[in-house]
Amino acid sequence: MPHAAATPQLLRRVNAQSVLGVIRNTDVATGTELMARTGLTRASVIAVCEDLIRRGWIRELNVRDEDQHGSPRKGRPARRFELNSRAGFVLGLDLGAATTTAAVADLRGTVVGRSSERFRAAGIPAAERIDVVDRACRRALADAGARPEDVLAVGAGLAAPVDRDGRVLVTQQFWSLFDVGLRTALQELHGWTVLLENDANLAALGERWRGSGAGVDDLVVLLAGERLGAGVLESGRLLHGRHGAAGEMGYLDLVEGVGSSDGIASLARQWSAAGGGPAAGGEASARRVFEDAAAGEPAALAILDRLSDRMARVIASVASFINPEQVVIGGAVAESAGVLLPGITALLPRFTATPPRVTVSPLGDAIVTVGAVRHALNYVEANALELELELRH
Amino acid sequence: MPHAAATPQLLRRVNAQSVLGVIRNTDVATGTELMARTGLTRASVIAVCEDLIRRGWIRELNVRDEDQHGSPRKGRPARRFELNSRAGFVLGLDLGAATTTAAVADLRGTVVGRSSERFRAAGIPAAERIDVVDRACRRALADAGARPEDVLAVGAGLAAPVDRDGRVLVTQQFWSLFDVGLRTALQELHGWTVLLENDANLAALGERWRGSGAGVDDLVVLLAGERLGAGVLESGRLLHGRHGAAGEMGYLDLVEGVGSSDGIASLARQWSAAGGGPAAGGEASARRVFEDAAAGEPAALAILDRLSDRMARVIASVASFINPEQVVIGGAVAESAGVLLPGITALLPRFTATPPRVTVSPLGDAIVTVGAVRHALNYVEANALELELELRH
DNA sequence: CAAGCTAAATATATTGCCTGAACAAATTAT
DNA sequence: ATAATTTGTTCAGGCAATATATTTAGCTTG
Repeated sequence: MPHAAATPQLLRRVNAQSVLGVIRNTDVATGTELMARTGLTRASVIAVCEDLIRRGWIRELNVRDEDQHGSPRKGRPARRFELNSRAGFVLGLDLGAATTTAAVADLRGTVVGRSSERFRAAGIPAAERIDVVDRACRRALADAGARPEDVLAVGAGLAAPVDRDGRVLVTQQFWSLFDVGLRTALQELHGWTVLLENDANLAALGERWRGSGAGVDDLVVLLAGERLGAGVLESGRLLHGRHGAAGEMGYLDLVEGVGSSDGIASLARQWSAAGGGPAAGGEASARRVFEDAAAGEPAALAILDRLSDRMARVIASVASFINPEQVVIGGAVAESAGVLLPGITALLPRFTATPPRVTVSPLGDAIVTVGAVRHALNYVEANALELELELRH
Repeated sequence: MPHAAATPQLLRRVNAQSVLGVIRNTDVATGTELMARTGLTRASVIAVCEDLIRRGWIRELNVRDEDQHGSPRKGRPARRFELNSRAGFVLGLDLGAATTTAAVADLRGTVVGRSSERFRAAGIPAAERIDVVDRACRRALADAGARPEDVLAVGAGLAAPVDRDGRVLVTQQFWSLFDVGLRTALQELHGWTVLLENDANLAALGERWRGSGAGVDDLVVLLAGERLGAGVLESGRLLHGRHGAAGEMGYLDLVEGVGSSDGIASLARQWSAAGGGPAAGGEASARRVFEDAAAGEPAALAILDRLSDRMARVIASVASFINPEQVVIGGAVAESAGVLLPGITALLPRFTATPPRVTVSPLGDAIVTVGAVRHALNYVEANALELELELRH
């Protein structure tokens, strides 16, 4: 529990991390800038940079490329360092029940390749399932022009509790297959380190990184499509709970005016079907409900009102206990859910003393893969100096 | 955001923290033990110890005191170091609406002095209120035989949201007075650093330290007397939320079978009064209800059943979303609440898929002061090398 | 009781890393 | 061209930790 002891050699590692962190957050950094941002001396900064160049993490720009730099500063031109963003890649996976989506991103997090693969059927054997995931990864890598050896880490999201150590409870018969099975398979096939996480948790990471929750440290993301699930960031850290089930919303069964953890799309379908449906008697798609409401259809509008009331109660219950600064509605349904925001926002103060800002995610159904990329990058950044890069040049 | 850079001199500080941490958790530590626990060389360990002795944090035992040591080991006798637990003290305050309780503890956390002071009336002016708190502190110190100068930090709990920085929202008219007013007063009078926290949060710290949640990293403590409030430890860290309102239970208004955040004592009173009361028609005290139930009184037993059902729902709602390993019922009512445990435990699986262990706190109404002491000690331990000790020898 | 054994403390040399200052280099301004 | 300016490079110095050898303190034993 007490602080770990440290040796002089450890300083270099800490300082290298520090410099690398600054360079990562900067487009191009000069030695002088690095001195200012890290507090180190020039000599130390340069020594660290040389080291990072040797290891392949950063790159020195040609002195002569400063033409477009705009500011013709005087004095000796600075050496300029930038992240070698192609030194490696990460994979972000969204392991759905029916589909796997893989995204390849470089070290800056720019997505450079994608691929989606559907499972043939629901009950296919584990080996086939793993094979489909592997194919999605390979195709995404091919799309990015990257080799499997270039993958430094794989983040993967699934719709089940995942504990802090990235393990899926064995009681989750279906999903635990993805844990041991998939992890070891990808490890053995490609040598990849696979980091599992709950999909809503990854959505929260993604939303804070590239979504409407940019920079918000106390953020809740509700994956709200079929089944409600929450990813909770408190003080910038993901909540897991003892067995990774933090953010599960089974308690909604007990909440008045809610009664289940059904999501927006699911409810829209149920309710439009129950009401006889606007056009046919069949089960209208969730999207159709929102379209009809936009067209002024009264039955659809009534459903939106019910959805707003329900979501307000859901958000209020979370906001009351967690007190986030912001709650984001995410998932494929997020875009449609925008119309619910005024209603939700208006109702919130009725249900909680601490109403948060409520937004919808701009990330669409990429929210989990974006978060998975972030999760993998977090790992890579934390372990940069332990990871060996496969340099191709 | 990136790691801060470090210089060689900083190593000494880190290693001193490390050694001090080990000594704190050990009764008496020898150089060899410290080497094993910290990974440092003997020379380094000894150098750090000399430094810590000079600063007053630790003390070397006389070589000749090893008589009772039991194991007459061979070889050169080891130098033995122990925490100088009387090098300073901390104060733990429970700032109630009607009463202030102060506890004085040494650096090991052993409580060596206590005092309680009641406020003359509810609406007394701020200055008088602060004066009463100050008197409680002085008397507790006198009780401990400690001087105000020896106080290294003051932890203080109050029944309002307190954010991560120990600030009370100004919208809390009553309690915000304790923030600026009390903090600056104690700072100016005695030079004390006052660390405010929510009382339920401190209860959680206290319970994990000295209660039934010893060592549990995912722990929820419910202060359950008059009004329910939760302190949540997730992965060993307290949850605060954006404005410190994490753990507030206003959402219970919306939970079926609960409907309010009234606590056990409050409900026992309400329900026994409504039922005509077992003996008189008046408002029976909460304690009386539990006594009557123990005597087999049917009306009282019915009330306990209702309480069990209600608490099961409350605990289930928290357990569902936070997934703690354990939930502790704390506060003055905890002892009585023991009889509710079987009922609660039996009902839990009906309301949540992830039922936690449920216990009652053994700390009684000292739970907040114990937590406040722990909170203050956390600060002292984190800042040990920055704090100057007032050495009296 | 002296010699021997053992575990721990101390002393000394060495290494790693950062700093600071002096010096060199590469530009722009005069 | 020369000065001014900014940055890069080199090297001695300091600090902290390690490694190794030596000394010390108590116990054991012949």
